[in-house]
Amino acid sequence: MIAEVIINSNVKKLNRKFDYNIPEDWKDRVHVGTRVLVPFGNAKNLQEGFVISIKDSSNYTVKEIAKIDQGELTEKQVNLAILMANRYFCNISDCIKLMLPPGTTGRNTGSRIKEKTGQFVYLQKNWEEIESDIEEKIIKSPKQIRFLNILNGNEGIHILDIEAMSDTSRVITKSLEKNGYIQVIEKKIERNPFKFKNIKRDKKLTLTEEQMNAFNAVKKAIDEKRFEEFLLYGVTGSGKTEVYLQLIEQVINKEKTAIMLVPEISLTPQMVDRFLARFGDCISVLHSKLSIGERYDQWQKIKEGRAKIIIGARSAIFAPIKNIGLILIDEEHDSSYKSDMSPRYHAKDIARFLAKENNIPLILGSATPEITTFYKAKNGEITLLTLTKRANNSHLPSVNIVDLREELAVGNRSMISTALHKKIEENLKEKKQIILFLNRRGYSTFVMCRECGFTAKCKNCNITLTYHKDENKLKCHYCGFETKNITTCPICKSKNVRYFGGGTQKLETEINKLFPSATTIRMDIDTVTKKNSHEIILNKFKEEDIDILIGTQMIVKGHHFPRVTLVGVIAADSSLNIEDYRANERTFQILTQVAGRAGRENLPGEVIIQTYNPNNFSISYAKNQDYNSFYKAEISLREKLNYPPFCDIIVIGVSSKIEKNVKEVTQKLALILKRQNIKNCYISEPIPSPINKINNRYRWRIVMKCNFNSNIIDKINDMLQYYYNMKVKNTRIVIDVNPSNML
DNA sequence: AGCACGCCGACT
DNA sequence: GTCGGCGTGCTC
Repeated sequence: MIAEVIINSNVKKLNRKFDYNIPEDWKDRVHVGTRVLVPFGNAKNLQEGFVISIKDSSNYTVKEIAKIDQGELTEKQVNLAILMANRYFCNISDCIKLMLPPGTTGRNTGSRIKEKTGQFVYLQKNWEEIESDIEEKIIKSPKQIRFLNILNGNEGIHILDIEAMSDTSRVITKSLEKNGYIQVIEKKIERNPFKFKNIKRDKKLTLTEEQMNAFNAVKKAIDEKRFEEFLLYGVTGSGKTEVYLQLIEQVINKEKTAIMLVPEISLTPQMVDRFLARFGDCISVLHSKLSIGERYDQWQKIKEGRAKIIIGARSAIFAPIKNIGLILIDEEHDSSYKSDMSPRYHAKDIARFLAKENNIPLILGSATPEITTFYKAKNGEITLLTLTKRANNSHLPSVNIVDLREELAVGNRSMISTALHKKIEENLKEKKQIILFLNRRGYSTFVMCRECGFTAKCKNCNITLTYHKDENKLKCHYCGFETKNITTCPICKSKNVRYFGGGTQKLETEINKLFPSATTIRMDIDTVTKKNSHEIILNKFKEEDIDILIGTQMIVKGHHFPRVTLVGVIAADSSLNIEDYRANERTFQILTQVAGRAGRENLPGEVIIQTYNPNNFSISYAKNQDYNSFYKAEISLREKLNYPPFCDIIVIGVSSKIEKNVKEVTQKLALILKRQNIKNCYISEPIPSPINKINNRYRWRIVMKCNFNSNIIDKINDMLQYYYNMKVKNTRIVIDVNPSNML
């Protein structure tokens, strides 16, 4: 018998089957999904692979499977991986990796649980020695010299980064290592553990009529063992979670398993606690902050059927769930369900596929559904379940919009309007808590010379540098480049250097100046890098005597702050001016969610939204949390401009360190696509991306608007084949269908 | 990716 | 001649 094996590699050329003989006595142990080790090419070590089909004979002279390894997949998983590879334009092995606990697949498959490692490069000799070797022509190759020059000053750089920066390949690295100039060290990348607490059990609540109707609709589909997709559209505080909990109970009673996806950021202990309180420890939690060992344990718990409920972020949809009975996606509009790395899958698509395959219902829940989802609900493709009433009868906060143009007109140049200033004062007096939301970190988003107009830009990206006052540095938020702050213009030597576009650091400084007696805490990427600091900050705000929480969007999701009565949105426009068809949708969603943080219990809440565009409908409808009106306005705009849900958007992005190459390659690819005369498909001219250089790579793109179907997939695959045959060095291609970020 | 093969310029 | 650099092509 012959096994068709996919070698575990992300090399495009290896994305195909290789035939291997199955040893006679392993016939019963090798089947579709078996993980095997095989001899491959001239490689010294055995290579890891997966059996994807079995046949009687081969046209090749075959080698034999050397070992059977633990960690097999089911036939269904293999089929899904093959499907995904085609749809998302990646290797089958890239998709298979999602279905195994991370760290158990890869190079040296000797040890069972693997730690995540990376290869980092260091100089082996001191620099003077290397310099003299270059002078004495002991090192001659210009590529090697370039490599060493970059490494000097960048020691500890990742092997792929330095190869990209010096425009060299692995051969150069290897020969420098062999000649003793550099050292490549394998280092661990460690992860933080996640702690469970002892939790008191709670009882289920009585459902309201609306909740009951929703519950019954889904229960019917569960009982009848059929696929049906539901949108549970419920305003903040309408008790969606209680509906989830009771439906999950139904599924568990039938000896089946439920999986609930949540956005990574809201996967906090508080949220998990609620499930622990209802169901005890038959819950498995999967998220990126688990250590490899912990994640492996969770995976094992699921595989052995000990977990009845799986709660996890995007990738949890690939957990080895036995006997699945229900899939829930909470906050279904959240962009974290779309992967921004290859395979660029959307967890919702995978969930739908699994639900259909297993004849079970899929529930999408949100207070601000994705426009595309709501459109399907209106069309009857999805069953709409609505919760209109707030379960605990708490009131919606009162929202006021402040026109910042008027503030400017009366000479108020600070980040805080007169109205917001007054409200902060009042709330401080009454010892109530305040949240100030600003979706921009750092101190100032750009630094400019008033004399000559010079602006500080990243040397690697076409992006202005953000001033970080904490460290007195200018930072690039795209590639991580840092440089010392400037007070003198490097061009005209003027001292008239000014800072524009205030971020959270500046906001904190201003607040401390305006309200010196108030205590503040700031939460953004810069303050939550250490492990668990996210939780620490939020607990501090909840439990300690802190008056004002200042933060970016990470403060928005999944937290209850009972004592917060005032929420201030400093700049509602920041998400509006982005070159993305979802700018309105994102703005409405974030404003509605931020507003939902105010006055959740007995205290009435107030929200102040500051904006330069008070008439923009995504801001004005957010004032009354009027999703229906927002939807109507937005869907007609989408139809007029032909955007999703009326079509799919496919972005073909090409990048290279050499500007000429990107341009030429992108233009050629556009020509290839246009020559295919695809019906009902708009293909844009090849143009530079909105951010046309990141990390020294120039970026061009082609945007296609069409219905993403198997015909288009074939046409794009043809184009990719052409691209691979072009063999333009150092050029990369990314194909993203309905990307969550259009930059 | 990793490895072998083979071309090519530089140098004993 | 021969040695190292480095581009190319193959892996069941």
